[in-house]
Amino acid sequence: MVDLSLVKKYLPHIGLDLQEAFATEGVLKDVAAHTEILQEGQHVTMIPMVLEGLIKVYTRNEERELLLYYIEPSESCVMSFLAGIKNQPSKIFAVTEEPTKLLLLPSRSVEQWIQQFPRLNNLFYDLYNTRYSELIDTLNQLIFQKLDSRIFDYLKEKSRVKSTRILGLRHREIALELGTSREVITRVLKKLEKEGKIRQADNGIELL
Amino acid sequence: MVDLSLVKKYLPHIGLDLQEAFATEGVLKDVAAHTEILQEGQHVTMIPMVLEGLIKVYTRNEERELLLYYIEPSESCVMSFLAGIKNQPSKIFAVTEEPTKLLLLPSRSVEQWIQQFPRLNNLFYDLYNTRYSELIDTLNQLIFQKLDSRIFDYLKEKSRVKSTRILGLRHREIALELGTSREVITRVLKKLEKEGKIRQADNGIELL
DNA sequence: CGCCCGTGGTGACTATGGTCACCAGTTTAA
DNA sequence: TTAAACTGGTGACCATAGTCACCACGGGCG
Repeated sequence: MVDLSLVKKYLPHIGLDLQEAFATEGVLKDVAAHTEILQEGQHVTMIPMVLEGLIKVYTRNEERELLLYYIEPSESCVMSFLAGIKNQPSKIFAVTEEPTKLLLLPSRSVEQWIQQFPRLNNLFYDLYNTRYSELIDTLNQLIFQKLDSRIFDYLKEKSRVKSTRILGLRHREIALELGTSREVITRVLKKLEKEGKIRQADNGIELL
Repeated sequence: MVDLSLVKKYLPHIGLDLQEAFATEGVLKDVAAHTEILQEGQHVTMIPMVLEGLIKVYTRNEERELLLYYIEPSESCVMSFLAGIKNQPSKIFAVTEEPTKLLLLPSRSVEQWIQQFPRLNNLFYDLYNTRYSELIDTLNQLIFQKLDSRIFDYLKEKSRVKSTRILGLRHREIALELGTSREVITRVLKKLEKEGKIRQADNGIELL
């Protein structure tokens, strides 16, 4: 049970009927930064919607990771949705990257609302569309682009979701999220700096 | 307008109400092998369902391609679906790989049926789920696996959708679908042959 | 018949990026 | 305050795969 005005504040675009449904059945949860919220193969009974903050979604293979996309405020996690509805294990990992406020919705209820509120159905299809496109973009980058441009695009996207041109990132972190190694990142960032695309200072990496 | 018994034959699992709707509004179309049915950025008004045959879906960048997945009988093309519903340009290409029998459904009607028949909605979510997983698998392979295993997995998948252990493929074709070059394929197939995983003969490549 | 073309095969070279080893500066914690 | 841990920087080396050049074989066709 959540305060209706809160749902209205964070999700103004979904319509009153859905807002009321979410308020009645949803549960609020504040999650600290860097907390795992979805592990591979996990059983999912609540589908999260992000109200505030940022969630990072990635895949993993042994010690290597690969960033897939971010879940931003007013978005939900389609993989949780699938895992919830179909009762299938998730193939991906999700971690809060900032302190995050979640609205947890019982997957049973969501299943019902989907039938009941065409608008919600549409929201999910939209979200799928977005994720699908992002995955294809990532795929294209992986096979068609060199590391330089992959890293630069990564920095631009990071800058967008964080709303800042100065990114306080460790070379190690970047390496992990792109599935490569630290030395390589150091080298490529040096190169991007020489090309005048970024500047590295003590406070972080600045996009130019 | 399509014969109801035909729809029942090819799509026995979707229920009578949907079968009737499909028969009333759908159009049958036979497409020869190797015909483009979806080009990047195209406007889509009819959503195809595959009744017989096979459709290959891939992405392209300059002269390079990359196979994404196959659409098999009784499946639809989610990207067409999105392009149709959202009126957005497609990011991908689709080509018949075998002579293919399609049932074309007006995207307007599908939009309506989705609200009306929960079962259809479910079918599309299932399909999304499948494609989504396939894309993530492809991504994992691209970043975490060596070419050897990518090619071997490609051959296994090809063998599955074609229901044969002997694949009449040119090295050139494989190279194109995996976004690499012919010489590399020749080399790797030699290696796989030495490892006893495949056999290359005049009639094609045999999986062992 | 001889030519062309598509196919596979191969060696040599290159580029990209991953790995290893090590260093120096800075921050953190005992 | 001193040691440990973490950070970026770098040179050397290696592995993978992409590129280039060329060759041989086997149709198919003029």
